[in-house]
Amino acid sequence: MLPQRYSPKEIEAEVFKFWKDNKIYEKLKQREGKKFYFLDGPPYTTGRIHLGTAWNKIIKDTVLRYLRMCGYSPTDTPGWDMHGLPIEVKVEQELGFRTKRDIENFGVEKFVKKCMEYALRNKDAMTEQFRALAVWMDWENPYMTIKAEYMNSAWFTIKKAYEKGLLSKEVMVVNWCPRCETALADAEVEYAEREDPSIYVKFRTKDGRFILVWTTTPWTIPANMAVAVNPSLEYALVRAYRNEVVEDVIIAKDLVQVLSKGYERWEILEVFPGRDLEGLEYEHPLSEEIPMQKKYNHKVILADFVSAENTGCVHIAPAHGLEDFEIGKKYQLEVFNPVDERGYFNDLAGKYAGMSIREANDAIIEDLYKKDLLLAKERIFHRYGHCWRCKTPIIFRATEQWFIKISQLREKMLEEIEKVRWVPEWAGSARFRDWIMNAKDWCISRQRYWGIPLPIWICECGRMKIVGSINEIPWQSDLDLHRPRIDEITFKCECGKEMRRIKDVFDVWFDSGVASWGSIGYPLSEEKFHLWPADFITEGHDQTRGWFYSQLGASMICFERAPYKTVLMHGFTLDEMGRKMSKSLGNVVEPEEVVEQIGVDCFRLYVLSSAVWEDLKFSWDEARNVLRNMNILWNSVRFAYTYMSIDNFRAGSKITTLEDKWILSRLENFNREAVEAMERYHLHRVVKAFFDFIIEDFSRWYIPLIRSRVWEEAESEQKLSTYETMLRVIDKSIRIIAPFAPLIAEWLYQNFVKKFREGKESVFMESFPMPEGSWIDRDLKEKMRIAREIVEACNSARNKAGIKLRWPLKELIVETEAEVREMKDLIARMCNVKNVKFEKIKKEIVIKPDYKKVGPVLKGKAKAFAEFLSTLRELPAELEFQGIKIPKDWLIVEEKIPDNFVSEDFSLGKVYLNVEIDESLMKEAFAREFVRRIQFMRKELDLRVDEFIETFIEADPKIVEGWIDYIKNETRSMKLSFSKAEGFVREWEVEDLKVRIGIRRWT
RNA sequence: GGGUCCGUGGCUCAGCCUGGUUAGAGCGCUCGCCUGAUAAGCGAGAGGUCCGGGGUUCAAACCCCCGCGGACCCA
Repeated sequence: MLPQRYSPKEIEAEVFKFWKDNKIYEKLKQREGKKFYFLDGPPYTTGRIHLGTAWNKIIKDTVLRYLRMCGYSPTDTPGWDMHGLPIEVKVEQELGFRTKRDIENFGVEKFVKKCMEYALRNKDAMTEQFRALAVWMDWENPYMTIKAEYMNSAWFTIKKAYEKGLLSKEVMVVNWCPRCETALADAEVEYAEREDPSIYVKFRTKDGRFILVWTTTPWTIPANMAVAVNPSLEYALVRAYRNEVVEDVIIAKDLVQVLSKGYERWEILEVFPGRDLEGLEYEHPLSEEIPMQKKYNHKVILADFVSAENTGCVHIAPAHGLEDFEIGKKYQLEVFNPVDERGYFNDLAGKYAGMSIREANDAIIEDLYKKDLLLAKERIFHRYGHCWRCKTPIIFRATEQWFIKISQLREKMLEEIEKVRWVPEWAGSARFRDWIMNAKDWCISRQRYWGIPLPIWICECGRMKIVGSINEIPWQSDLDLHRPRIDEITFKCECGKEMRRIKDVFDVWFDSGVASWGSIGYPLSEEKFHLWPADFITEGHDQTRGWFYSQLGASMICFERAPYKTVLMHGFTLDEMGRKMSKSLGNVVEPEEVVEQIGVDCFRLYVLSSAVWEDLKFSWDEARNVLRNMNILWNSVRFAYTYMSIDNFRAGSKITTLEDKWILSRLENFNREAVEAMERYHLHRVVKAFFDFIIEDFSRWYIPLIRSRVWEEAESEQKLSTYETMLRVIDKSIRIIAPFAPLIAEWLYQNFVKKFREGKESVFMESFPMPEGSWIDRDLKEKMRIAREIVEACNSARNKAGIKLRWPLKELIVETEAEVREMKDLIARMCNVKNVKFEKIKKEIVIKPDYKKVGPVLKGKAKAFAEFLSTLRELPAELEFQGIKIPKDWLIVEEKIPDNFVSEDFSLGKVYLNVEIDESLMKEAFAREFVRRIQFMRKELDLRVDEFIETFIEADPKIVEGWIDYIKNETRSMKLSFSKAEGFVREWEVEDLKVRIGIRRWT
């Protein structure tokens, strides 16, 4: 017997054990199959998985299981992304470090070792979490970015870049984290709302006027080298008054209103295009505080990027802004950089030397104010970039870094992504395309410790060696290839001196970028390279600028083609309100919590039930609802199991009845939908179709239809047909849903399917069902749909009349054009009526005058007219009354259905239910009422379904005259006496009749 | 300022790609029903300008355009 309730925990534990004891995964892995290169996007080893990572792996596992059932042997190597700042920052925190100097003092070797241990520990913890979600991947043999063979792939790639002239060292303005003291890639910058000063500063021109600039970063003013204006924008020279002071100010003409921030009134003296200002010289506003600035000549320059915002005059500091840097190059401005790697002013900064940029902000504003160069000082809320790990506001800083010249690859990249299949389509054609169009050169160097070392050795003489393989280095452990040991390796230069490695490590995004060959060990081993490129990858939409991109870039360098063929982009997990889950909001839902409540399968089905590419707003109600639905599946299987096992059914019977053919037609239809959806990776459609089929078609309709049949004692052809049908339905359904809900599928396969037919060792050794179109019968489907509507209409009519379904009725008349005579018996059975007729009911017509219209014309004759109408039995084509032609709209025609009938509409007609209950129907009704109550009592006594009893009813046997055998039969009563109740006794109220019923086990 | 996606009862979501019955589920409320698969389930009531506007079409939640609101990304 199947357990009474679906309790995921027990079932799942049982299946996990079964898989383990019987090494099912290992056995599957040994099967030969069609090749398929699935590539796991390596999660970062943070130590704990969250809903998003769980969702991600569940999608992957579902696809992998599906592929295996379709005869593939997909690669299923999980990956781990283990280098980089996030871990460094965590380890720093554990050790209580604040700066890089702390790390140097502690010892880089010890620090790196700590990082490695931390990453490995986290990897193990996360592996267990993924395993618990029934994710079947090769957990024993993952690929790890810290492994020598993997790092080798990165070196190989950088060497390729070098050979193709795509690697360069350049002074460039980069995103810089002053806490981590390193450059950051664009992808590592996180934008968040932040409050900053917003100041308007007057720069005094050498001819005694002022040019007005605006900035939110006062600390960049010490590095100011120029002011940019737009050549084609109109500017105005304005005479402005304030207190006793009169000043001439230059500002964009349309923005003069800004002057109200510091002047009482003003008048425009002159209007001219921006280009007229080119070369206008001005004094650096802090030249007294910063002596170095006196050496430079400050001028107005022209730049198209200047827009009519704020003042229309932009302060340019080539060391602190990308656009500033670019325009600075054009005008050959000095890159004056007084800010060090920690975000402190150095000696170049004169008065501000030694201050942090944040401190300097205030000091600079103060100084500008004192010098009467500050027009206005406000605060502004705006989005500003932050370090993705430590959340420190980033700064822009000119430094020397290593770059991959992505801009040279852009066109080819755009071509390549056209060849990739994107799900959804817009993920590639719009979103990713857009990102690539704006792609800048990729800064790959980081001034940190825990990462793949850049394999670049340089000699004083300027010669450079790029090492493309770790085999060029003597090494024994993975640690040897990390800092600081790798830094000890030197090469002899042609010039006779030593070549030393530059201290930088790779941007961690470069690590995962090489995954499509790194994970298969290429080029150290070529054995698996024939698989490349990856057939399928799937990640969240944040990876558009992350892994989708880093992989494409790295692959273009090495192979000049996209490293993946199909990309499925999924969404983010949010809370029910659509907000990000975060510790500070306290809205984080842990995967374990969900599993604890609803089990692994339901969790999987829940996350797979909405469109993958959309964000998933996690809802407990929705998640629990999946459990409810699965319970319906469980109950349905339990129903089938109960009778099929009592009758020792074995597969192989003929399908004979209409109902069976119908549900099998629906089954094939569901199967077809599932296959079509899987081909497009529309996983949610499979889940929807599954529940729709199981709940709507199988549980709610099919089972009630055939319920009475399984209760028959004899081995009827019909009963066997039903068993065969139910086996087929459940067998196929669970194979279809197995990739999604693997645990219950396996359990039902072992405990249901294999009881009735021969099977494989595991459901995952079966093949994914293919639809058999020959079963699909559209005509039958349509007829059944109408029949169901008729039954529902009839039940609705019963509801109106207040008659329970248990009470049999005489007849149901169906008025419809639809041809559903075939369904007559089925409808009669489901409606509990003795007869179903398809005909037009004889309705009486009552014709009344519409007094509103008739009255004013006929006046006094209206009453006689009404009487005349009441004699009519049908509506004549033309009507005359006392010589007056009566238009049709003067009449109200009402249909009167015969007494005893209740009607109800359905889409293709009407049903009329005869609700008259005569004495013989009454007897049957009472018999059924008794049966129902005896059954209830049997259940209370916990009797086996097939156990016999003896029954006592304290009532006059006449009320169930003719139905005694029926009662005995239905309740398995060997003896039925209408006498004092004995055994287990209960008092019941049947309609108005109080009756005591007793039952006892027959021995 | 630009790009992408989203907007469907009070809430969570299907449906949109491929236009075609009366726009569906679930949660919650009220009333009823059914039950030897039922700690379950079913039905009815109530609740919808399918974000707004325009267009294409015999026909638009669905396709196109313009707005509005939200999210993400970029500047």
